[in-house]
Amino acid sequence: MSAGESIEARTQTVLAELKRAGLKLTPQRIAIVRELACDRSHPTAQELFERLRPGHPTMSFATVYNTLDALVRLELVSALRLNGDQTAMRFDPNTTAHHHAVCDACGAVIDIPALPPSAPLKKEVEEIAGFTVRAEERIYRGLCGRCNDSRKQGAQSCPSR
Amino acid sequence: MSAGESIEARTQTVLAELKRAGLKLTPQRIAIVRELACDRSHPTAQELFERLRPGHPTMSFATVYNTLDALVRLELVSALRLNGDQTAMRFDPNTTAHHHAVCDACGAVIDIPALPPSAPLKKEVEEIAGFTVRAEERIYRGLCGRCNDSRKQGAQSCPSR
DNA sequence: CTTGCAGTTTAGAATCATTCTCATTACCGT
DNA sequence: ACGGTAATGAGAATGATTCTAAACTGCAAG
Repeated sequence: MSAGESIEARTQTVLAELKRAGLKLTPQRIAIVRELACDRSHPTAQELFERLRPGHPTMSFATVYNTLDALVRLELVSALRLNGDQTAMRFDPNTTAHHHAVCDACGAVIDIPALPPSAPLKKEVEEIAGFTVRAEERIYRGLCGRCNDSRKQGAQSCPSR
Repeated sequence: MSAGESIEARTQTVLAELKRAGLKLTPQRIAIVRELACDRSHPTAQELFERLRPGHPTMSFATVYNTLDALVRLELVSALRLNGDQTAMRFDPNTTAHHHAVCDACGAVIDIPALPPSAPLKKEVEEIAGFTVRAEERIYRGLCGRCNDSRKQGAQSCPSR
């Protein structure tokens, strides 16, 4: 998704892609796509389900998972699973090449645009056992700006999450 | 674990650390430590349990998980969870700084020694929202040497995994 | 060498995330 | 509007992991 795109514009773009792929535009899918369209919080399926329930009391988990699977397969959404105790898959409407920074304190997940691939690094990996690198995933661990500030100022808890 | 250390030597080192941390050296723990000591295959708890069962018919999953948790907490073993459909935690006796390369074809997980931290990269991340980087995890995706070769030669399946 | 007890183990139940099943429903091309 | 086909919903099934409660056992102190 491009930076300044509105939720509605992005929703329509994604729905058009779904249709182009031969998938039916059901009310459930439309709601899921709209909910995730410009969400930068990397929600889990559970979280999306709970947000959608008020407006769609009969929606089932299966539908949420099915739709997210389709979106991931069509590369309209990306999926990531963090290490540690966060075992649930998270979904991200940002489909541009990027990595993730995870805050040790508040758990916030922040997108980090991928830098142009570093040729020396890639080469070094390839020299090990002849491995051919196709893609690279990175997770940076540390403290987000807010938690950094809170820590300096005293014992405030981090507001996000 | 240093490269040339024998299984028995590494086992004794780890057991000494466990004892030093106030944990009792039970036969189960000793078996688990020895099984994992020089294993470079990144096994899951399930896999370790199945390998240990013949020699310890009454060992339970809880014991395997408890022991692995203790080893991870003491930083004598590291844990990693891959993206994709491999949802189970994997355990790695290599406690030196390293990343992982995962073969798209056969699923093999290979350790890649971490390069000295790249200052420019770190800085670039830190400039985004004031994030302070403490650590970085990387997963390289691609084809391992064996699968690369198999692919060139014809339709052989990859022997490992 | 015994003893005691805190730390461990065990088997199975519980939990969490995810996938599956299959009967019912509804999109959408004609 | 109709019908075929795909999607949905409710709940069961699965897989990984954690919890529970009762029985057991390293090991330090006597």
